[in-house]
Amino acid sequence: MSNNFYETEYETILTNNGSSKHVKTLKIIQSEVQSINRVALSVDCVIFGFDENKLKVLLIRSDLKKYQSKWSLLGDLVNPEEDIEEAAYRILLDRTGMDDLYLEQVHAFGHINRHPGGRVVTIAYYSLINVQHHKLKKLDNELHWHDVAEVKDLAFDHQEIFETCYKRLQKRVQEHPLGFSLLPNKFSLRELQNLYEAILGIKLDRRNFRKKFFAMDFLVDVGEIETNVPHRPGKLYQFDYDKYERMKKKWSGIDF
Amino acid sequence: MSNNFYETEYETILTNNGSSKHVKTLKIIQSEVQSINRVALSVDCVIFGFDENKLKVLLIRSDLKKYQSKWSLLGDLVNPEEDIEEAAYRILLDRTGMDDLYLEQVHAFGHINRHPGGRVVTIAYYSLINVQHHKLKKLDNELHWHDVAEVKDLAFDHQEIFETCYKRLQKRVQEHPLGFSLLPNKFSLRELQNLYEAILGIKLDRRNFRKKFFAMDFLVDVGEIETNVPHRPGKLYQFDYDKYERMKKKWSGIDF
DNA sequence: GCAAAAGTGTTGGAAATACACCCATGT
DNA sequence: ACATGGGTGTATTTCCAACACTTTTGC
Repeated sequence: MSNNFYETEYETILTNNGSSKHVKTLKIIQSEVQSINRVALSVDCVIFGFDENKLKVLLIRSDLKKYQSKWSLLGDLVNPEEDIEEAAYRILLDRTGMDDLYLEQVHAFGHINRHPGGRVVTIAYYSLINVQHHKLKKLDNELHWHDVAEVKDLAFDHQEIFETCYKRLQKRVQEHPLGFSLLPNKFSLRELQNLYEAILGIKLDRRNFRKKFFAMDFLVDVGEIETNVPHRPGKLYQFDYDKYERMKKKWSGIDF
Repeated sequence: MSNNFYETEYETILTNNGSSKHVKTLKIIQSEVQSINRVALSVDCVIFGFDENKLKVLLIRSDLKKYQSKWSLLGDLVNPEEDIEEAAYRILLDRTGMDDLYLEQVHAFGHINRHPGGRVVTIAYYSLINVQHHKLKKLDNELHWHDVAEVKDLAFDHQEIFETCYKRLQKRVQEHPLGFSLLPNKFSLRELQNLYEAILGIKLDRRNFRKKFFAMDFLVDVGEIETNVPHRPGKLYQFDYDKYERMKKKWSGIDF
């Protein structure tokens, strides 16, 4: 076994002056890398949104006959001259038209037979998009939002990928204020709480929820209230990202 | 743009009875997957150990001339017929002789020029090994333990990979009782505390540390004490994995 | 006026922190 | 005897969970 794909081989070559010497060159790794050991690489994006008090995910029909009755994630092959992350943003842009989002790599999935076309390793990313800010204009392959609670039986191993990303979202949203990118710029506390309840799948105490967010002190009262609600309107807030960046706490503490 | 690598093309073929029909077959994706869009895929392992009250990491010399003066992580190409995780365990076994370890995928790294031999995407894993249980027998490529505090200027992008894995370890060790796999089977509380202090890079209050771990109630007093210490010997404990599995708490709570 | 959700405080318990003294062993 | 780290308890504070009534608006 060699390290970093370099075969420990020496070639004996003759130099101009007639003597011989041993050479190790990069050619060897290049041929190693470029020949047998290669696989197709793709990116799949799990794009979450929030609408009508439900957490949603964007799915699309596969062009693959084998999976034509199933939904699949938004994916594409990574070009040989393209960073993985670049590919993820490209796919997101192609599918949704958005380009200013949080995008996080989650996991690589590489079971041998996960794709019927041959060995394809895929890197999963998730993203959150604001449904209000992005009425879908491209509807190729029946692109549309699905309730996460009803996502099942996806094509390929996409069910597993989706679930891994969903769990990651649930965890991250408790550690970082990601949720705000799913909401309109100005939102009520009720909307915020609905969002957390939808993502985490639990009910929260309204007073404690407010207390917690006000104590964090990242919400700015914009001096406006909801309109067209059939009850007392709530105040609207914005999230103060700058303040968050300055104040965010370091995570510490042993707690199994 | 098509989804899942299927080119929407039809072939018109003649059937036996003379009529023609349109066919979509898997051949198209197979050729797509098997031709241009392929990259080499590797796994790199960041293997942590604990010895002399220091957190250590296993490094090796690269066989690559370009990096012969630098240290690198333990990596190898993934075989086309091999799961990624399988490859990670294979590398771990080849390099360390151990096969019963915690191994966690961390991140895929895929910058275009990260490897001089061409496009190589690598999946990073980390692992924890018990230095007491594994005196290194294979010392190929100068394999040995380095203090994590002194790891710098690794080959390729391995510095970045190492740091990502180290941060992941710091985080995970606060959420899960990983640390125990770095310690001897029987250990004193002082060793346990030293381990946590080494991984997290902080000092902890001894009384509160003890209180916390005893309160968790996963430590079993094995009725033995340390020997050959130049002071009052401490009691030795084992970690009760079964009880942990039964009791482990679900993580919840919003806390930016 | 009534339905519906907004807004608001207190209390009790649990957990985290800070902190100081005596004990057992090897030398 | 002394040096070294083992072992222990308490008081204080902070955080979290539970819980109910009044207010504002649309209809």
